[in-house]
Amino acid sequence: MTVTIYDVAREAKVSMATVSRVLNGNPNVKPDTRKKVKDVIERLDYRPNAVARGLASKKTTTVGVIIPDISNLYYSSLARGLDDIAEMYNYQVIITNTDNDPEKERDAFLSLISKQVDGIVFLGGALNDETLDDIKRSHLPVVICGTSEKDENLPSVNIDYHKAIKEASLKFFEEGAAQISFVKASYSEQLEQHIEEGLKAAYKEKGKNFRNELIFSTGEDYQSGKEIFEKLRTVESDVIITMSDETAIGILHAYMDEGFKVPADVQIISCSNTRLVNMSRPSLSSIALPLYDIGAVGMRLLTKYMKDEPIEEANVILPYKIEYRSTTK
Amino acid sequence: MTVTIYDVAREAKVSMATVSRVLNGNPNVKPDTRKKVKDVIERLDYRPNAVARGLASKKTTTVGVIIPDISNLYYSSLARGLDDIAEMYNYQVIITNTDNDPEKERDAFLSLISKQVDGIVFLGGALNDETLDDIKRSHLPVVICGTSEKDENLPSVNIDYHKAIKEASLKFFEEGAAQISFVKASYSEQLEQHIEEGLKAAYKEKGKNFRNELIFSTGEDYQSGKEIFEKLRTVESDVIITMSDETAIGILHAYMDEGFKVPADVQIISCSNTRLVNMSRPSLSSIALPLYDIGAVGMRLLTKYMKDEPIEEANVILPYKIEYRSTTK
DNA sequence: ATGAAAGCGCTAACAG
DNA sequence: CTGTTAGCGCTTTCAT
Repeated sequence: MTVTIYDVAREAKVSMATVSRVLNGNPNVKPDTRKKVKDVIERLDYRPNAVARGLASKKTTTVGVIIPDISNLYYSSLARGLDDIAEMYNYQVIITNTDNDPEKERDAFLSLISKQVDGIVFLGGALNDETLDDIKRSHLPVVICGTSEKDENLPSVNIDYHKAIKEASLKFFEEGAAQISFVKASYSEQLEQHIEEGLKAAYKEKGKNFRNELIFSTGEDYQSGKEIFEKLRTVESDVIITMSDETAIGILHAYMDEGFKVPADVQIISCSNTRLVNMSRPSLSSIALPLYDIGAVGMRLLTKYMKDEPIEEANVILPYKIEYRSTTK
Repeated sequence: MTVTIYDVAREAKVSMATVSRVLNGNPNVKPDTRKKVKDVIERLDYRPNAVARGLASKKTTTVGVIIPDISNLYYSSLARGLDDIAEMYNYQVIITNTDNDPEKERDAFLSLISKQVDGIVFLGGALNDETLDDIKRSHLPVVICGTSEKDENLPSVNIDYHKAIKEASLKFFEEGAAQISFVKASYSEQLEQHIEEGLKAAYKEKGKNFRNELIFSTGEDYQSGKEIFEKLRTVESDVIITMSDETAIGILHAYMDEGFKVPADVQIISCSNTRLVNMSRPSLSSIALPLYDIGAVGMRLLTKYMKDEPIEEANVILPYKIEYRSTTK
């Protein structure tokens, strides 16, 4: 029924070992033989069974991706970069959504392990301790992108959040801002911590008084942005930094609906930079993460681990830009 | 090194067949034995190798998804619905982006075949003839979601585009619109054809004169929307129906930038309904596709094919709603 | 340069 | 209810 390597061997009058060799580009095959085999392969429309190959070789050319929510632009932008590089290196990608649920995250990881993936990348989400243990025990190449974890000893790709937020904040202060608020969005705790520290550093450098009440936590979607507004307005900051673009737009709309002028009365900037930034009016300023690149570089890094290539730097820091659009002065 | 079913069998003093039985929930195992085996499995932290299992059973519990671009909200919304149902039925999902490139589409399909996936779903994109041939020859369960193809004999999940567009158009005409334009966005040709027909039917029913110049083609992103504006304005339609939300927002901004009032001077409605609709100001009206559900129902349908369950209806039509928000009167 | 043969880790008859 | 025995389709020594 389905044609196997054995059929090809028989038709080409060689052994299956030889067929396997031409399949895998092994140079130890006489050109004549190679051609003969290739012809038969074409004629029979033979396609190697990747599962059998995986079992025999212990390599599946499949990688797992664990991500909070693929329908969120932030994550899907990361995923797209990753996928393109994966394709370039001939890897297939199994994607699993976790909604940042630790249990789903663990299940996803274990099921990827049992599928014998060659490597796994965590995109964006928080990593809980149990999973961290699983990772360690698995001895599998793992890269984390756009998120950070406690021990920081996993290969990773990020930007320097601390520096980025500090730089942006200093600029706002220098241009007259009296107070800056930060709205977290349940991304990685570790990562949001870095950002908070960056903000505090800016306060300190300017001799301004930082208060914990200036930090808010909400979801990473539009509605969460609208909802946090009532709390936000009480502190009367004149600059608001958010994690997520969607949240920022929710906040923006909430302010405008209440008669505030943006950016005259309040400035808003996100720490993301998805395609949404241009679709909002006024267009959204952001500390622009190279989302696509973070995913792409993460995947490239993973291929190096999977192929035992030398690693120059396990914790890659990518450059960021600060894009001042129309929600800032 | 890694623990196999054989190790478990030895430790539990049973045959590997018995271990396999408890693994697969085969009832023909004495409760005592079952417990004994389960204990050993736990103690050894044994995890079945899905690849070996796949080779032996010819089932991989993996499905392939072929999609134009996961970083586009329209598609990723479909994908999310699909993924949730896949998870529910214990299938893993391999996602491949094609950018609607026929060659990529074909490569993706063939590589999924070689991975021995149990089924494939096409999400949103166009299906070219070559792939259609491959599908036929593969004898693999395939369902297509949010797109349609020439012969219409593949299992599918859609809404009734023709009816939806006709209904919306009639309403616009009845409320005084003189002329309606439609902006395609390189989704499936077949599908856009249906929509065009629906629009023409409305023109006909109202005794209005339809011209081909009222139909436009552009990309499915924001920039494409902005770019098509110059052409659009020449025909002076008072209602514009677009395929994509992003395109609609691009068009909306272009009109507003030129001093038009929306919806007073021109009304805009998309045929999509991603999360973007609320993030635009004015908020975007749309013929609301149940994107998540289309993906979810598609995956459910696929599971039926994969498990040889009876199929009530191979071509599922889901209901739509027309959401009049602020870009329509 | 090529072939023979032993697995990879599991499922699935078939016996008993 | 349990064990034995073939494979599944390929890679990979090891000979030759």
